[in-house]
Amino acid sequence: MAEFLGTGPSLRAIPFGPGRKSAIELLSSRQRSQIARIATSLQYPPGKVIYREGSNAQSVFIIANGIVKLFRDLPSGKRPIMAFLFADDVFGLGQNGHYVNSAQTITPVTMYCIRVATLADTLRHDAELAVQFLCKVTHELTGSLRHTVIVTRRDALGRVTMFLRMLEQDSHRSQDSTIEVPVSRLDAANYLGLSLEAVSRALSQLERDGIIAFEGRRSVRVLDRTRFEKIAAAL
Amino acid sequence: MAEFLGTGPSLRAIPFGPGRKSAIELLSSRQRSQIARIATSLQYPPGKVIYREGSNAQSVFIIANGIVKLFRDLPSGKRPIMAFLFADDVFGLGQNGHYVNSAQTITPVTMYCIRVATLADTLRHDAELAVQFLCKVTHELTGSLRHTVIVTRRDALGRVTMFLRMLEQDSHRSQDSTIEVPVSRLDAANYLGLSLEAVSRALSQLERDGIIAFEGRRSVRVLDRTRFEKIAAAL
DNA sequence: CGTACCGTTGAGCAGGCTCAACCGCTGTGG
DNA sequence: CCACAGCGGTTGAGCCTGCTCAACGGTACG
Repeated sequence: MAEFLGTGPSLRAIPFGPGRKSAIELLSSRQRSQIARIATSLQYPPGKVIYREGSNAQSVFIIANGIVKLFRDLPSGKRPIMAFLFADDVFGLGQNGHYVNSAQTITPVTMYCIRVATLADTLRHDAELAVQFLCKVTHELTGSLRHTVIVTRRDALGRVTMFLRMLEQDSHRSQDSTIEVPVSRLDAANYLGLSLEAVSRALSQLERDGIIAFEGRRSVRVLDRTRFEKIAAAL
Repeated sequence: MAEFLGTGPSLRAIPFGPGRKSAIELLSSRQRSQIARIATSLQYPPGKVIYREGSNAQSVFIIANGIVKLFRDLPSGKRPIMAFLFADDVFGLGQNGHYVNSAQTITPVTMYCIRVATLADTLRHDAELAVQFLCKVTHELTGSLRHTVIVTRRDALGRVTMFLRMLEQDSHRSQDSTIEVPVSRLDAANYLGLSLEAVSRALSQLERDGIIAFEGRRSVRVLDRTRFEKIAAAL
């Protein structure tokens, strides 16, 4: 049924129990191959809509590679982004048989696709696996709460800084002080609840103040960690 | 171990599958008594802190009755509210052995308290139950996303209107057009990312415009449903 | 009856949005 | 090879709305 992609689908999260400060792989190799058995793999080009808010929720997706955004289309034409999703993230768990928001690729994406009915069936027979999914969804819930904290701030500078910090923390490989910004200014703005211009201005200001330095449009280096953290914490 | 409270702990949510537009009870009576067996019941007065962000996550809670708020304490002294929780809601699922935000009662609250280790153990042996918790947490995730949509709006009027609409939808008993507002203006403001004054002004304006009418400070009647929905949808 | 808390209302300020022009890179076609 | 169009990003000018500070009103409780 499924072609293999690397080592099969995986889920990353911070478990409930103590000891782990960063996300780890949740699934055993047995569980991964079990999911691989009920999944198909998909390849999407950038910018492609995966599903639309309100449509029939037939499948759940696990990202193997690439970036996906979840968003809503509002009557005004605004398009707030609810979350960015990366490798080992799950999305598509709807309610009432319908997706609660739309999903679109940002980069090329390879992912696993599982029929909800099939997944539900599998989970109902494998408590261990169900708990792992529970853990993963809980993790995404805390991510959503963090997002809420960010957009609760009123100042653009603070929101953008927290956003950079979030990207840094989420980037699996903790590098020196270089933060990759894998999304456009517009996407960032829609995620932060700011105008595109406000994001641009905030980044410029951080640069002017010597707190960050650009290394290309999509990569940032933190020069003054102290002030950086101060702004991020300031609200 | 547990004194009985009514029919025992319960969870409400909208299931994954099609057909249900509103939340329903997820647990069978067998599951409810099973949870009751591993839970203790607690009574809290209003305004009492249940746990603090960052402290050891020993227990998970299920509300039987009353209202709880989840919040963060920020360095600035701001105190954004992440969620209001009502009967049949779960909270306290942390990460890494620590709670991710603080919890405090608003009204008198009766709730069930379950050791996380015990709950995890139970779920690992009962796939059916684990799936129900998965469903519940997913439901809370979509609630968090809805919250994000609300605070993404910039206008106070719109945020407050969406807030009222949310309270109306969540209120289990769908009454005429009367919406109970069970929280203070300050709590509402902290939830909406507005100042207390902005909330008050927005409510006043809705009243002045003949869209709503107050029936006491904590109860509102929608007079002009059309305009009400228009404002709520407008962003 | 006084006090305290919650809520409302007012005046002035600041920061983010809108509209709009401009820049730099990329890809395309003559 | 160069001209041009298109897109993402930056910068500027002016407006608007929500925040801050502050005073006042109403209701509950000792």
